[in-house]
Amino acid sequence: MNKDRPYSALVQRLKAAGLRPTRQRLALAKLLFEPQSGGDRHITAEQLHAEAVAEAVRVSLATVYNSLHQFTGAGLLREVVVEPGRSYFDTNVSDHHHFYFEDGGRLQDIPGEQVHLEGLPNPPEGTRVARIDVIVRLSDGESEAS
Amino acid sequence: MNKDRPYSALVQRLKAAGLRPTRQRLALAKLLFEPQSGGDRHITAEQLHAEAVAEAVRVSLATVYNSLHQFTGAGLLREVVVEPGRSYFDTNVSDHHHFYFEDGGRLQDIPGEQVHLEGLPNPPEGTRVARIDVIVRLSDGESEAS
DNA sequence: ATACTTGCAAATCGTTTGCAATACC
DNA sequence: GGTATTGCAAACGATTTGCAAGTAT
Repeated sequence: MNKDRPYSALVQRLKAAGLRPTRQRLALAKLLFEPQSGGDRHITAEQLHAEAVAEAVRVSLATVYNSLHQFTGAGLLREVVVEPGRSYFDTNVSDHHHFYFEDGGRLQDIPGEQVHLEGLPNPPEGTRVARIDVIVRLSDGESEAS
Repeated sequence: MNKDRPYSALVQRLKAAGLRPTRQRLALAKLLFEPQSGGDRHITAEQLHAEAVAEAVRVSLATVYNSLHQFTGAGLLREVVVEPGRSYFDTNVSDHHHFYFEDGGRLQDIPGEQVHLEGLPNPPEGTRVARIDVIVRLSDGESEAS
């Protein structure tokens, strides 16, 4: 139907990633990378699917999973594992860390530059550091005054 | 039958945790806390079940799951999430971090004392830090000479 | 035209649960 | 004896897959 919206930037992004800009990938990319709410997103496949459906985008859950993995493989997303049995996808692919609100299961970015890790042993022979994840798990309750 | 093996230490440990020292819990505790290989363990439910079966211990997988969670609730184990859809249980419950070998899915402890984290923002209002997980993900390949 | 994508429904994986039989104190 | 625990098999939720139908280049 109407494919005249200014999807050009997203089209380029997908093409650059080696992915055909199909209707569903474009719609998902729009939800992910150009959210009305601005900023970065931490979302599960089910959540993204629900959003798509809510916006009358016809996409199957299977395609949402496929797309999320393709985007991740292309470096457009970063998968974050904090809970057994549930994967989050983060639109922020830069070096950074996370707060994880255990009650509610929400994630919040911690900019990578401001955090410094010291004293880590060198990676064992024959391996290299692919990535370092720091997850600060938060629970309800006041932090005690020291 | 023969319940005369020196399980006393384990029996005490279970009792102290408020858990009845049943045959299956004792056998699992022995595999977890007194491994022939010494040292701490990072194991999945399936792996532990396989070990038990291999040692002719009759335990159902469901009981292994139950026991692992009970042990975790009692502070005898620590659950580590590094991969979607798979939980590891760590017999080291002290403050420490992990190397994760992406190929092979093995975990290795990094003592907590030697690692220092600086620059973390304060936890948001009304929350407290329950725990901080640092996961150093390793992949095959030489670390580049700088 | 042709290879890549999609959707559906079935399959899979790890994990949990219901409930009768069983083991501990 | 009475309650906690176990085992089995069915139920589960998240994710994946097979394959025919649809779509991008």
